[in-house]
Amino acid sequence: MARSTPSAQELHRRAVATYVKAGGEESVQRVITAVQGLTKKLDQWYAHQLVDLDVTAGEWAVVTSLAKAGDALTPSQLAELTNVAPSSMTHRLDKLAERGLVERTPDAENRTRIYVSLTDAGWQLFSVAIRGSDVVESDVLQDLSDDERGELARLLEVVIARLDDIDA
Amino acid sequence: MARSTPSAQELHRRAVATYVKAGGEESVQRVITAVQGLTKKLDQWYAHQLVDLDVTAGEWAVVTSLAKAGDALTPSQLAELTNVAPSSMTHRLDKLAERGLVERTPDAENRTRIYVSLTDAGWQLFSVAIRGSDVVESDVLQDLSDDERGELARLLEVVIARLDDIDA
DNA sequence: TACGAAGTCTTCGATATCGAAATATTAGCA
DNA sequence: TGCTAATATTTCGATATCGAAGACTTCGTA
Repeated sequence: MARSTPSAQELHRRAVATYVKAGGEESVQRVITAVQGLTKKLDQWYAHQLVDLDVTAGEWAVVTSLAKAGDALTPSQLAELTNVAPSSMTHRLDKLAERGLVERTPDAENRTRIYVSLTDAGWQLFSVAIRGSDVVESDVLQDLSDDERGELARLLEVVIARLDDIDA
Repeated sequence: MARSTPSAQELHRRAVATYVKAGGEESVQRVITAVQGLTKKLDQWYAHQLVDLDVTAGEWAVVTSLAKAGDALTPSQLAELTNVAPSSMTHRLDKLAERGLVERTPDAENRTRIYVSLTDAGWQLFSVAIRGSDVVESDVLQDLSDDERGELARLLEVVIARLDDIDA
């Protein structure tokens, strides 16, 4: 029998304790650590789902970025959004274009620029995957009441709004 | 002049709208999308800091996992915690051991198992990096009152606790 | 207009990661 | 005990990613 990895809750407790001991502020670390732990778990579940769809996590990141943006994006923007080097995006887009999930269209106004957009097949893949992941995500929040979800969302969105000021 | 990537807040709004249109529940997507967006931004800042320390994001993930666990971990556990294939961990640990940041000690009880632990140099690197990142993290939460931070942490920890039940 | 700086994508060589197979040990059980 | 299945790590070949350099276009300005 494999020695099981500690539970997410136990990992969270230890992580906060470690950061506080290292000089971090507790209220900050409780939030940051929880956010990161949650994302990590979600990523693990998504990875599991994506195997079935024969899409890598990196390719999926491109598809979701395009879907969420609603607009066409340039390779550079996609690289930044998906935390990858611009040169890596070239190959990713080659593969995605080969499979007919995205499309490259040169910008008529600026010939150094290329716009990448989802094809119908790309949108279809997105829809299928979303329907799968929404099940998991709802399940994750099941222990929160409607009011609590709303409050959680509100607080997180305050933080999100702040990100732009820091970035500048 | 480069066409700037949309603000984090704008990206969040569009992402939620996209997911809701695709059939996701709004209260769920507001939370999940915000959590993921926040993590992504944090990762970008960390990456920037880690360049100065000459450590890759993957190597940093190993160091923090060991620090947060407080105990020695096996390569397999580290692979799972850092979302990487077990075979990749071998090379990462080689590099980290070469630099004297981690140490491999065979388990006397089970000779198929190896324990990886932080060296003093590894702990030192951890401390230095933490002091740097805590600044950014505190800044991110600056728009929340003490009460709000506590409430945010509490709600997130309810979600974290739930993760274990889903995993089982 | 002309020219240098900056922006954008791609190419290229080195390195990291992946999945499958190999190696070795341990656990379960007849 | 002996045999099979399960575990844990590493090796290996194929692929993905990175950072730097290349090719081309556009911008700013003299």
